[in-house]
Amino acid sequence: MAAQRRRPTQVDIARRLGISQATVSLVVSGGPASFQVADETRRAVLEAAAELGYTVNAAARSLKGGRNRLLGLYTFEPVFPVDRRDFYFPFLLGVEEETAACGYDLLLFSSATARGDRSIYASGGNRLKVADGCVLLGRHIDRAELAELVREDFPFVFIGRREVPGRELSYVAPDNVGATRDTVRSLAGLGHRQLAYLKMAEDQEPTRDRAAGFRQGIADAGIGEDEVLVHAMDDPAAITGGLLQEWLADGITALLVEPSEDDAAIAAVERAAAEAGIRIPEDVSVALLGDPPLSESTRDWTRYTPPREQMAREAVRLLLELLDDEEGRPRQLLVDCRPIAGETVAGPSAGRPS
Amino acid sequence: MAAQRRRPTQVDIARRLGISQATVSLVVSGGPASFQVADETRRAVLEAAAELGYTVNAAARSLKGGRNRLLGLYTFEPVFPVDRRDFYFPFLLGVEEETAACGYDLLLFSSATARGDRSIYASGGNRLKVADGCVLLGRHIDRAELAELVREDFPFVFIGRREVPGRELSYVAPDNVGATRDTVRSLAGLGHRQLAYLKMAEDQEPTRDRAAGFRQGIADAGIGEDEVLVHAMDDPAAITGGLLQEWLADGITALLVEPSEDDAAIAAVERAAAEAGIRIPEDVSVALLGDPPLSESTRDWTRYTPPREQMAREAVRLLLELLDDEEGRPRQLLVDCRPIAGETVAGPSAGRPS
DNA sequence: TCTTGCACTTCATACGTATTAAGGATCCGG
DNA sequence: CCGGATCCTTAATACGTATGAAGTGCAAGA
Repeated sequence: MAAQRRRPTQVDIARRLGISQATVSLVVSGGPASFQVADETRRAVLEAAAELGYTVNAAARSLKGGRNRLLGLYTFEPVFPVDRRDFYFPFLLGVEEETAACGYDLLLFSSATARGDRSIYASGGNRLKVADGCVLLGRHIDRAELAELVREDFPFVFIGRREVPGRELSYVAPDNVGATRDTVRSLAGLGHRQLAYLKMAEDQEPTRDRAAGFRQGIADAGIGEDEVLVHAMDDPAAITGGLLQEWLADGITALLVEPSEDDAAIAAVERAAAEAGIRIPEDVSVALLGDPPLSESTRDWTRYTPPREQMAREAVRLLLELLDDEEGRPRQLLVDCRPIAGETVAGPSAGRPS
Repeated sequence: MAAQRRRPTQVDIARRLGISQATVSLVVSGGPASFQVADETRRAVLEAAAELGYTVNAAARSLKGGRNRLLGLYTFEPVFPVDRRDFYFPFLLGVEEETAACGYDLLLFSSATARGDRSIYASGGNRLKVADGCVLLGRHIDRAELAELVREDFPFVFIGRREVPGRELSYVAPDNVGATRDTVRSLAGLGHRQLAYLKMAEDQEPTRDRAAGFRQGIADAGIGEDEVLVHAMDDPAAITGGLLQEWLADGITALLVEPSEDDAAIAAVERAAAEAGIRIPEDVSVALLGDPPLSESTRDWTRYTPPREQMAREAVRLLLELLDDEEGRPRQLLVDCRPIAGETVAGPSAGRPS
């Protein structure tokens, strides 16, 4: 059998049956209009379609204005490297499953190119537009590209809260404000009053949200702004044993650490503590403001965890809503995080027999 | 600013500048033809394009040109469940990276649907055809669907050797024949002559290849067919301590175990050995014919491992070759596996002080 | 017989792009 | 003033599909 290079089209089916392309379209498009075609005709069309191996040309369909039944997933940073794997995996899983459950296929936009030219607007145009809409993911987003996406009015939902000046975006995000506030409250409930808060230096939305939660938390607990210490970590190596000792000498009894996708910050704290002979939680309590991969640490950190898989599913659902909404009004969803009581938090005087 | 519902097209740019759509196309398509346009005109077009936020319509472009710059990845079984994750991950990674490196995007066909209706031909047609070509993956393939794919002349490359009667397929596969043969040889080199070979009951190509390698291996070593025992595992639970004891009593000194994507078979052997107080490798040597996830076992098994990530990259490369080949001649590539000398193989008399 | 309605099918067109052959300038040599 | 060459631009068309409008044939009702 010689290879038939060209794929069969509706016209091929129509010609073979001596009917019109329009009728074929009515049948194979399946919709409600399909029932206005005579049973016999419909059967013949379907049979011929199967025989010729016909499949709808997605490009043509979406050109016409219809949908592609393709959803995109774009991440602003590589998802696959091993140290990030456990962090991103639940998102991937959730998006994949929900997309499938809704009858869509998933377009995974190339992430880690060898040349590092990671961009939505790589080859002249917006690659994402092949899909009907897109789920976006990642911490180190390109603001210019995001703004451009918004300007183009392309439907997308971000996982994680993101802002663009003068425009509301759609997102599904963990309630970092509330979770951080609750963490502070719970530390305060144990008697901690002098806190050190290690925040990330980069001023992203999640960082701002945690900062807001922190302020709420200390306000609720009646702790003054002057009793706490806020330290921006630009370089994890700057967290030294000496620094920790200084803090403890100043009366600090608990640390709040904002993690990233890798566990650099946590590793730094752990190392610094070991270096200075400081015990966790006996000498100082440590709570993480999130749930990083923790591949290097075997410790059971006190932390809070967002329901990642569920967030991903919600993102897909929101995106589909968005697509069906003629006006494309943005959707926003905050989800609660689950606190995990680990072994790194204790009362403030645990290590100091009084 | 009100949301502009319709995206700007080449026609919009042309109208604004009072030129024709064709000229705009020449400019924005960028290619060599772009230079036949007067500099001034080109600048004006690019400027207007930027101003209007024009982006090329991927659907229209691919409708015209035939190619989508999309490659598909379809797996015949769910990739994401945790116990399979480590097994499939290198494949995913390799396909993803190579696809990106070649300037394509990756279409990840939905795997685990809630309703379990996992099929290429789910909604009337071949879903894969949205992509220019497809990488296929998975052990439990649907033969009928595969045959149909072949009949439709859809370009694909399988990871793993697959056969369809009367037709050559394209694949990248580990050299299971050679690797199994070498495993047998190396056992024979240690003095093992009476071997038990636990093969999978399902008669898939990889199983047949290992069986062929096994026969080659014992022939090379001058071991008779009657000195070996071939056991088809239909149910891992059937591997009991008693069975192992029987085999040892018969003089068997080494086991070859064919693994699957999960580690059921290996777990079964380990359990049975423990049950009967049989030590590995003192009482019996065990070599695996492959490299399963081994999530439950901490033992360092003697085995061989295919270069999974590399295989995936090769598969993508072969697929692109296939697409560029007008005649679509099948490509086949066998890759060597790397033997891993673990701690589960020793000489035949290790446990019997003579 | 002439409507009227119904069931089914087709016509015609639009979607946005790439491309080819042809069109219109302008200029030069003869 | 013509042939021809060069340079730039455009008209026309095809890609495969979806869809509203229009058409066909037929049976039933007036």
